[in-house]
Amino acid sequence: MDTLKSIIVVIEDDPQICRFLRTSLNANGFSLFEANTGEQGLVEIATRKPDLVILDLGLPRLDGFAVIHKVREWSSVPIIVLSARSQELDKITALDAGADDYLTKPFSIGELLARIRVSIRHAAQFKDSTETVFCEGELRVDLARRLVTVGTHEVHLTPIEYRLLSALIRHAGKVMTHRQLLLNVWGPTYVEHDHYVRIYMGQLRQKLEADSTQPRYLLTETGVGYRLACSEGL
Amino acid sequence: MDTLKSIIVVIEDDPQICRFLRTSLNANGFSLFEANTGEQGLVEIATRKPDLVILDLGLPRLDGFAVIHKVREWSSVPIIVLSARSQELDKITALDAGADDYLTKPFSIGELLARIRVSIRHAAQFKDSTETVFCEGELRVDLARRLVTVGTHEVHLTPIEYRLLSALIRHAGKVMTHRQLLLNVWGPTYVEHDHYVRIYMGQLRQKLEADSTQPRYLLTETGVGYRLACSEGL
DNA sequence: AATGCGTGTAAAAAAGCTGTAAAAATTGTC
DNA sequence: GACAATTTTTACAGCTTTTTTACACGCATT
Repeated sequence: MDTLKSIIVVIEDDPQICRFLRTSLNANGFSLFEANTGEQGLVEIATRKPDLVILDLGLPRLDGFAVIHKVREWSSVPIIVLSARSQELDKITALDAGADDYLTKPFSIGELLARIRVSIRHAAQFKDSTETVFCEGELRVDLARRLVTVGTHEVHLTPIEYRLLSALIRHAGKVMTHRQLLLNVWGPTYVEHDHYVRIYMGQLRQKLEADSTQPRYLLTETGVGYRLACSEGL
Repeated sequence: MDTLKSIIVVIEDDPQICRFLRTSLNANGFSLFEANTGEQGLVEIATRKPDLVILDLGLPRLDGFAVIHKVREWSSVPIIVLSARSQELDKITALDAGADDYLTKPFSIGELLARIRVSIRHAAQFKDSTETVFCEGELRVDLARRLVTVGTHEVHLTPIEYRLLSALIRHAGKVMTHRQLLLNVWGPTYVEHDHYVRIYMGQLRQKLEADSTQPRYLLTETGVGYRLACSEGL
């Protein structure tokens, strides 16, 4: 996913600005998904798992501040706010609610692109803060290349399997609750579906463990969640 | 914990803005260190290890862009750029060089503070979680990883066993009454079931103590409750 | 010595959680 | 529009944990 284009969700109701962003950002190698309302925006963020969100503060119905709060309940995706309002209070409120940057219309596309790069740089730093390659026993996961190997054998993972494994690696050694995993992998509307985690954990074990009935990497913490074994830092 | 003040290095040659920042930021609980040139700024950053840097782009001698590049060779401390220049190219150059934000003078102090909070929030996310390991004799509990070891041996605890031990650790050295423990572990509807505490305390002793009939860690305070031994000074 | 109280063990029954398989629905691709 | 891959739904067997139940111990008081 890192070698591919960065994915951006744009939440904006003004069709003119939408068109402007679409052409500018596509020309600069981003994949865009658009939403015209706050609700739709939340759905897009949950399903597309974007690398960045561009949010207009002046939305009908569910307003921009509410969107920021909702997203921050489960995701740390960078959010850049666009607004016609240049009042100090709007800026402060949005930034303190969890937005990462705030641009006042009219803005220049060059500056927007530069600020997008800053935000994505931040997120990347957080991602591979540990390292881009996770190793534990025979298991090796190259997060930059999206490559998983057991011993010398390369293993193919489906998108969800890979996201699940990534989430565990980001918290290697720590227990992740079912809820945390569901939020991270499936999004906030799935927090009830504990079964999914079990099913996919089983599939990961089939693919990664020598003996899936006696796992060495993907450990169950009954009643709590799962943990990826991590010999470092004991 | 955020009990300590955040440290900010300000690199700025205009004495008027210096004074303005000094009063505003001190009033908001930051420790300030000032530098009037780029070289001096680099020294301050290296020695003070600040949580944030505020940098004026229009410096004499070593200019702002050069400072950003130099700092980014070895540090990822957040840098907020101030500038009288509002040209798009300056912004883009500074941001792409590694700055985290860019404000054009004149700026409002409220917005600056909000953007400082954003940057420090980012940096905090990057830092690893706090020291959360309880140690006493052979017993070791890593609260962040939910990992319990006795000597070299890892011990598996059920959810309730772990919650009980956590509650005792949070009050290490002090007596906790049956009532307190029941409230903490089982919730307010279970306050009558004194028995549960005894049963689970017994199970914890079986798992953690060398001789469960003569406990070293999980001590009974007859008629009152239980206490976790704690040799460290309070 | 017997009683009552607080305490510690053990082992059942009940409740809840986990792992697997496989069918049905969905998605993406040509 | 058909095909392959993947995700979601469904069902069930097996296991772990919690709760319930029963009983033994020590110790101070009667």
